[in-house]
Amino acid sequence: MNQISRREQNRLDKQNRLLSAAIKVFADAGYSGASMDVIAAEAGLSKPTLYHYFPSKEALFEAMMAAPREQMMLAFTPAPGKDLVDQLLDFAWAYADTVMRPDFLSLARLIIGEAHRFPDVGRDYQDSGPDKVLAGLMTFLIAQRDQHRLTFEEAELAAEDFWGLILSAPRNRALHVPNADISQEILARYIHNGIRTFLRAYSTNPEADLARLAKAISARHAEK
Amino acid sequence: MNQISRREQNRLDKQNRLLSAAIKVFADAGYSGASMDVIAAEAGLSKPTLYHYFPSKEALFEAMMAAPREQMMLAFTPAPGKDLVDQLLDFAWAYADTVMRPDFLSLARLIIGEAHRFPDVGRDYQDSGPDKVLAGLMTFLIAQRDQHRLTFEEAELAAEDFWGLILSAPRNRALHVPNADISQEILARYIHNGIRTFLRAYSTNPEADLARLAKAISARHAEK
DNA sequence: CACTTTCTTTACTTGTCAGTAAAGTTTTCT
DNA sequence: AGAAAACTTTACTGACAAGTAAAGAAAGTG
Repeated sequence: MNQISRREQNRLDKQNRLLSAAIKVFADAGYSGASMDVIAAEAGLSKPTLYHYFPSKEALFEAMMAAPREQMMLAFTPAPGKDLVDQLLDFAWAYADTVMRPDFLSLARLIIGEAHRFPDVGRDYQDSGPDKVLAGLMTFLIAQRDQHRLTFEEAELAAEDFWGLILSAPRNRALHVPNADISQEILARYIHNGIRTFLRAYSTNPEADLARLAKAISARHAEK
Repeated sequence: MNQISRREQNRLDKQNRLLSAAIKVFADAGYSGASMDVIAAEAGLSKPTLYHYFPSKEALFEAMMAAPREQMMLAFTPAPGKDLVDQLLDFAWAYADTVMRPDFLSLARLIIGEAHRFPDVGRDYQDSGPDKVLAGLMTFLIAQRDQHRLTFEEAELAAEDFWGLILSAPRNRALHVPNADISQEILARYIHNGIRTFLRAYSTNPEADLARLAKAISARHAEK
């Protein structure tokens, strides 16, 4: 007597299992290398059942790519009342912890590798991933500019600079070399350096902010 | 009566044709999606001939990836006697023109997409591509620091910053969205902004260098 | 020019994979 | 409970792909 009938319940459950299996197998073997039999088996179902839920391999692939998009890159909401420097640190670590996760990197490799054959998937990812983060970052930076804490002409470029400074180096490396797990220490080195460079170029009061950053870094270091 | 016999000549010619065909087909279809028949046909040969030159699909793939590595990322040699700002511009454009070329991007997508299954290929690319460029950039930046034109503590981080500032944004976008050809204007916007930010953070005389940059930019603009 | 060696092809073998037909099972509704 | 609907499975088809055997063509050599 549920709102959701037992049928519907099973349906959703199996669909989720299929999508999870798909993400795993596709990420592991690539689109062409993945087999529908293997995906079905991974989900504990048979191939015709899979075809009952998704009409083709392509459809499954696209459905699988649509699913995680929603949740994977939530807009960052800066904690109010905190200092600029602390917020930049929070922001950097929030995205570093998402973007550098092995499963996230696998998915990124898959999207990039298949971008030729699935241009929609690549574009949708760009729209709902990087571009969404960028938009959030921009509004944050503009707010800081309004408070005369930062100075720049084009918010978009400032946001791109921030992203490029903190994460492009370790992420590109991780995309090329899958096994090299980037430790938190190495990541911290890039992030701290990136924020330092960003503040030097964009802060209205670099000396104070750099001192603030140094203090925040040693505080974080101590609490570990 | 050549040094190179006609046999050897044919051999090399066919090998090159096979490697070119392989690069084309693999980049287009991915490793699993590419077929040895298609590669052979693309080279104007038959499949057993292909197998005469390369023992397996894997071997062909790895040989194909080894070939372009050598030439694709030549170390940048800064023109002597030029100003720091001009050299940074030269450097940025030299790599932008390489890295953003459609065929180069296709290759990068392939490498990233197959990094899971071919970790050696990914690592070798990182070593002989990005890391080699980074090393060249580092020696250049250190030379500039010795002349008191730049200031930084760790050359590696400064070099990563430069790279991240000028090319990470357009390149990541291009990796995700293959068809969106990034125009020279858009590229110039990123590069000029990246160098501006870099100079603000690293120059010993930012005002002068930024003025120099503005002049160099309008000069380039005029000659077009 | 004949003969040997190397290279190249046509014609297979074996295995795998996307997708489906038809039969069997579970759930829902009366 | 029993009929009807929705779901799932076993068992298959046709196509294509990696790799090979054996015959055929092209070079180099005496």
